[in-house]
Amino acid sequence: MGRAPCCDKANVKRGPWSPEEDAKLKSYIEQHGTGGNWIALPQKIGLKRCGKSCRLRWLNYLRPNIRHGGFSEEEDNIICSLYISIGSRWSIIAAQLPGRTDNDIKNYWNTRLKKKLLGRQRKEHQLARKSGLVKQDIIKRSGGVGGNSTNSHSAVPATDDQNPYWPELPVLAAPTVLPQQQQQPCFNDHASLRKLLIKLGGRFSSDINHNHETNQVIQGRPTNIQPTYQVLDDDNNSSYAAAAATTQQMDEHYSGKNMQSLLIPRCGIHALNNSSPSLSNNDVISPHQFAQTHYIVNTDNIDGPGNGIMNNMFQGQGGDYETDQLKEMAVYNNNDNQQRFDGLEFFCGEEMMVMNNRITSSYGESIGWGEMLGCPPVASSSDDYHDSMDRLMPAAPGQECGFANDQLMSGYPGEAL
DNA sequence: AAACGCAGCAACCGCCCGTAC
DNA sequence: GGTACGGGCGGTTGCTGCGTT
Repeated sequence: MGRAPCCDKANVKRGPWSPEEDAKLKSYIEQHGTGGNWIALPQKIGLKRCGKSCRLRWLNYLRPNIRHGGFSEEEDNIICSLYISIGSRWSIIAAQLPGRTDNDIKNYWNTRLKKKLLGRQRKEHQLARKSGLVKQDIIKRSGGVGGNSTNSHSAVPATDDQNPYWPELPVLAAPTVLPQQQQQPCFNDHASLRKLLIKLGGRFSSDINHNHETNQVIQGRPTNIQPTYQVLDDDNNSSYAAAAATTQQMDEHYSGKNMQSLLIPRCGIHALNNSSPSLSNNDVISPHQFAQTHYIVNTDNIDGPGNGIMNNMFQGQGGDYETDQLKEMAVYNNNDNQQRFDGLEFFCGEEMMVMNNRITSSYGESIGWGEMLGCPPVASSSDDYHDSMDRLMPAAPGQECGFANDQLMSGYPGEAL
């Protein structure tokens, strides 16, 4: 049984809105609100429009403080970062950009930003190709780390003849990939674009491929890639650079401390401005604040200071993205533990499948960014959320949950405490 | 000047989810 | 518990304007 249509399509006007219609709708909503029923609204005000159309018009154009066009570089960065983190969740991305609508961002992404990034990737490839040739030569001369012929996961750069734009796409081993990943690389879908974004900066460079060829994978995490966190403890001014720290080390470091801070996995959130936030323990970070927060940066990892994974993010793309703007986040919660994640809950979001072989577990499972960087998967419920965090921060002996102690993790959005 | 192609964007479509009954 | 409904959202379409041939 199909659904009844929301309106009589034969009797509603479609297409562009006239100024008169706009005026009618705007003045009514400003005076009376929507009344909680968009479907009934057009009849009330004598508009021959579908309720959904009215809603869209209001949300995207008529409501106050809407901005159109003129996206700044910072906004670009935020959009890219969030796209990496959560994919095409435009409404959530829009929530981080005051005055922007999801539709606007979506259009902007599809028409401009995507192309901008593709061009950037092309540039990067040209550079990488040059340096790659040099490295290959060096490896050959030194005896190398063994050929890739035995490693079916290896990223084998194609030649420009085969794929002038995307020659670095890794060749995936059939048994380890999901069906959609077995398809030929195609960059007209979000998943592929996210992979591209990851590749643009978050990719594990050929350096890593060569230098860590023998890396072990322990408990589903590649050991060469440690989650790193910047954590503010209850002193509120001492940060712990957790470069290359294991989650266990983190637990040990903070065991017994009255943690006021909330760990947010580094999932590509970008600092918006350079002014330090003057957040106190009483502060609750809102989406708006979030978007304007200067996040503490720690781009170190096991490869050495400044050589972290995230350091690669957006790096080398003509210098448009400054590594010192890359983010490590410590978001304070307030004293009564009423953490608010308005619009932030997605950071426990969707796992990001990474094509690179470095991120394949010993079980043949692909490991997402979430796991690599300590970002738990989608939390569609409180239980999922805690499960996710448990995975991120495994429980220490005697602990019910390694991450979610009372101070830290009591705040699944909307969860009663 | 006309035809064509492309980019940008507003609006629509259809699915999913939450909720009221 | 099942169903209907409205809201929200992501994906897609189609119109318009501009640049190129």
